[in-house]
Amino acid sequence: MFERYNKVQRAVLETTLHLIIDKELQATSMSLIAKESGVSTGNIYHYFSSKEDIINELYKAIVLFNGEFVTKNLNAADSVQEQFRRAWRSVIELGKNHPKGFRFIEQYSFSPYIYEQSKLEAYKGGWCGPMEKIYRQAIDQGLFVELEPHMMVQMHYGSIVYLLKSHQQNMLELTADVEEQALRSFWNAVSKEKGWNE
Amino acid sequence: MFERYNKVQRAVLETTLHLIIDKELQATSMSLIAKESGVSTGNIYHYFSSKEDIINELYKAIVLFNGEFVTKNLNAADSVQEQFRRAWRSVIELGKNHPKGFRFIEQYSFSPYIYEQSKLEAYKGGWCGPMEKIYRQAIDQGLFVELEPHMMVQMHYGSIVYLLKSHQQNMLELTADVEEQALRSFWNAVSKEKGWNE
DNA sequence: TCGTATAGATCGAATGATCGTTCTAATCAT
DNA sequence: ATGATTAGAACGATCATTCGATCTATACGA
Repeated sequence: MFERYNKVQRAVLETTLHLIIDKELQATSMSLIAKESGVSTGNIYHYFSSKEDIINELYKAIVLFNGEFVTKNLNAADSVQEQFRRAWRSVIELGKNHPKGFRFIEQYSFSPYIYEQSKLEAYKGGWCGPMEKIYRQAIDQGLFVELEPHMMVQMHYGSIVYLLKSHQQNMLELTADVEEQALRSFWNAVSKEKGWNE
Repeated sequence: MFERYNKVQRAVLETTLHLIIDKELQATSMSLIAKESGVSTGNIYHYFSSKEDIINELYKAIVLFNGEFVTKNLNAADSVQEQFRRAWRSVIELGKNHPKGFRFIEQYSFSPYIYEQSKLEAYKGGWCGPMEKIYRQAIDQGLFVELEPHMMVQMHYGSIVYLLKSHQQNMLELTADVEEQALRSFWNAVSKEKGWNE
């Protein structure tokens, strides 16, 4: 997830991610990051200019990772429905297999702690743009009702976020079956003619 | 929102809510709460045992308020679809008219800062239970597909949360029209026969 | 009615811990 | 030997919390 960083930076970023998700930001002190990562505080400041900088670097790295994770499975030659399925399945897989990064983004994408510039960079590398394009295609092909792609993506992403939250809290088992039913319901929610055409 | 508290407690809770939403928890110090609320730190500790206690009291008060806000418009005599509409419209109205309380709950309902006991009390006074009952009825009447009511409620609530987030960030204007389209899509997502029967 | 006793409410300075950050000295690679 | 890298002690600021003093208001005895 942090391939483009050196060993020290990677240790700091990984440790920070774990601590923030497990203990919240306020309980994640620099001294704790130093102790857990095995990098002294002085050295942390050699590689990062501040605590804010660490968080923002973390944010950008995870968004990039997530964006690649979701888009790498997409193939423009596939049908819209196939792309729709692949894309959302990747998002769900991301939430299941990389829960800390997923929760971090979910938690900080609206936070003032993240610089606007980080969010801007994030949008370019993230998966929202490609996802909206799929919805745009579906509308153009008469498959979806004419709503704002951005709105539909946000709605469906919100559904997934809350399904994953329930899953992580053991309120709901997110089996392949449940996943399939969820995706089907997303499609039906905005399809012009009801039915998952398969 | 804090009618059942005395003047001092109310000032502290209101101030804390505003500060936490505007500046995040870590930037919300006791001294700042004291200054902004006009209550001295010593006196705050006369009414609250700790900072955690304030947050937890805030959590319980807001969940209670939200629960009453949503359920007060429900009428068991109405059709399931009418109840479905009224309930979700109330949730959206809540998010629009009481955004700070709404965001606070959204932010802290999965946080370790909130005691499990607070969450338990919250569930009893919240609107999730009644909402799930509406879905259960819809299933029993053959209107909805047979999915877990909890799952469906979480999905639709997640959609609303993200619509409201977009709305609050001016990425999307949440007009009455858009609201109606969203509710319609929720219904269609899980309805057995497609169509908003009206 | 008046003076005093009592209990709670309120205050803000003081406390010790911890915060993010800096600095200096030691270590390493070349 | 020199410049980059690392370590951890030290710094001032700020944190949540405590504490003794003061204020307020009601109750009581005469």
